[in-house]
Amino acid sequence: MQKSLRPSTPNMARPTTKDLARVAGVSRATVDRVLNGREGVKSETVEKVTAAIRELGFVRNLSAANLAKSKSYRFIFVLPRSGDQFLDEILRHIHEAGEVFASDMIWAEVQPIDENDPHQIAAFLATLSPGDVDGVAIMAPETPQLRDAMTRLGERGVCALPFISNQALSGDNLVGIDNRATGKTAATLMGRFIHAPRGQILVIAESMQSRDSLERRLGFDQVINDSFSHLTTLPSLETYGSADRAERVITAATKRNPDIVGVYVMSSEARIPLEVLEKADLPQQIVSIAHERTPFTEAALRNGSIDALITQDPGHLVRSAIRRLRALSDNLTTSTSQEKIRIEVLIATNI
Amino acid sequence: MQKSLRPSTPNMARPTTKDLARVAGVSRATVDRVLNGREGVKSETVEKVTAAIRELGFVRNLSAANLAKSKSYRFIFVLPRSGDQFLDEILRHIHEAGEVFASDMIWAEVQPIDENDPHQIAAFLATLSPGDVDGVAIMAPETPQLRDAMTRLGERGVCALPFISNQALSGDNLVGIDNRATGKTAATLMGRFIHAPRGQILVIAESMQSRDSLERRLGFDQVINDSFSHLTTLPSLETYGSADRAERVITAATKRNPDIVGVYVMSSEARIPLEVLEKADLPQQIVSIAHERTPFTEAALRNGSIDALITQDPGHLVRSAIRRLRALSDNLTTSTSQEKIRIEVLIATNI
DNA sequence: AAAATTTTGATGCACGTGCCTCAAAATCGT
DNA sequence: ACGATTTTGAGGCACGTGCATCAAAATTTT
Repeated sequence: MQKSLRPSTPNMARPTTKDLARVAGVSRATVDRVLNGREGVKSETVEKVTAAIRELGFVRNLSAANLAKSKSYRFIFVLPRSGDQFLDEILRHIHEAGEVFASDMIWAEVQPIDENDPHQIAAFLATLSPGDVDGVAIMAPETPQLRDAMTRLGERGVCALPFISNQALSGDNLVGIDNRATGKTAATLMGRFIHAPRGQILVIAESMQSRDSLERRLGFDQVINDSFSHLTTLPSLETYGSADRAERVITAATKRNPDIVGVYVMSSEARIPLEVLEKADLPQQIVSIAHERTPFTEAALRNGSIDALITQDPGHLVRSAIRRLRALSDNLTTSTSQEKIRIEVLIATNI
Repeated sequence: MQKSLRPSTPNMARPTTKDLARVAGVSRATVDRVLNGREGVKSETVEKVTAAIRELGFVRNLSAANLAKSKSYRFIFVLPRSGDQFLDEILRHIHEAGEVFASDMIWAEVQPIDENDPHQIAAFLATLSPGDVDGVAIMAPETPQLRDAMTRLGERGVCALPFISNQALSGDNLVGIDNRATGKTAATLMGRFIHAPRGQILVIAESMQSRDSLERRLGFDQVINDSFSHLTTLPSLETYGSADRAERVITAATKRNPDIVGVYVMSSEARIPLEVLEKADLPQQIVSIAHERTPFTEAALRNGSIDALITQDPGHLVRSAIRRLRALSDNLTTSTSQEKIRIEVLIATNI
């Protein structure tokens, strides 16, 4: 006969610093000194306390600690001004998250900056001190100035996190997708979606200055060359966010290359290039892949003018950044880094 | 000249219940009565307090509240015993998350159950009371008994969340992916990856009893029929988790249908069917799509025996469930429901 | 051994909210 | 206007931790 299932031990009280003091045979004051790394404690005593911590499985009660310190987290998202639809979504989610996290004493604000003025960004970061701000998420191209400013921020005790864009230095810290893998995914889908025996692929970016674009392009080319050698990729076209320029370079490219069978729009704002392509009379069978979910790309996916969309979820990005900043702020270096942002592949049938 | 950028107001103190009392012109006791919905307060007074709440933008400090109540959250994951690789991952992440969330006074435990014994599950759920447990995440097939047990749990004040599997009743509450959309995605990829002018697709499931499989199949067929009419789908083969049975039904099906160009393995444990298929001598060009990332499927993706993998991230699932349970537990019905679990598409180039 | 120094203990307040009690005040019914 | 009832106020303790102060004890230096 089977043993009946029961929930295990009823709510066993969690050990407190008081328990630690008792078990370690020291006073609460000493426990406090050890826990908060204050000096003036014999290493022998420190060992007694840490032993007690291990024995009891003590974990500091963050609620109580934050309450005692009347700590509240203040995070700033440093974002470009340019109002593309993807950024609008990010903004919306920051404000939304601000409300949700309010009861956890977390404030999230936005600081718009001119993303192409590294000096301005660095100047802004220089004004921040631990008293004002606990963490910053920065979406801006990586420049020496910015890198320095971020390092100095960290030294002053304000944690900084690269957000969505660029920033190779921070490596694992980036809140955003792996752009190399993103490019590879785009290429694989492109290669497998195209049934033509051979042809050329148009690649359009806002600017190849940004590391994102470079890495996507790198991954994209690698897969196309390795696995789909019947296809060739054309040099990247840069729009610089201008509709006029987009029209010029794209129509020129389509005229020059009659065998285009695929288009890859790498920039997060796909509207301009796609509208231009719409006007150019390309063969219907062309496969097109773009990035980020916006009202425009969603509609394009529905009506078939985009075949696949590779996206990162804006809400997830924002919440993840906030949680990461909080963890950094608390020195919880632990596995919170697990929170990897994943690429989503959207096609007409699963939007 | 541009105005220099500065962080806005320095840390303004958040309003407390004391401030509320002052502004509303009542005592802290009355504020407390209103905030916690205790009765015996004139509606006129309630209005005064809520007005003050709005005016000050008061948000209850959850840390302080939980501390005062010495509240800690205890969540139980009710999971099938069967040790497939996907479940192992889930287990691992639950234990990991348990450590990460410990400082937030959140405990996560696992209760293994026999997923095919609804009576046992219901009996277990019946033993749970709000004193013991704050929330339960349940991964089990939907049955009338289970549905009733969950409803009764909710009435007793323990929140219950369907996890990964089944449970249509709860609708939006499910922590897991949309299986209909999943099937559609699989079909779209299958249809576009297959270059053959026509052919048949083998569909393999563990059991078509489960709602997951049914919904995936539904979505899959819909897209194949609508958009890829040159392909036909074969009736679902059921393995019931048995290698022997899998071998029998699959080899029979492959003999009967010489024109197989694709295989869709719907079950979360893809190893058995794929090993069987390996032995059957099918044409190389066959496109195969499976689910969930496990050591086996990952290797298969790498060596090319799987072309695409549709997955849900186990760590994300677990953390999301915990956060949702906490929100439910706190009656924060707000937009935390935003936390949708997204489908990931894995291909050899982005694992 | 005395003095100087380091290490520890005892104690108390603070954080913001929940929850309790008891009395005072306001409102109601007759 | 009286008692009965409802509504409100005042006050205080608790939760677990951070932080401060001051004295006592232990250890080192002279």
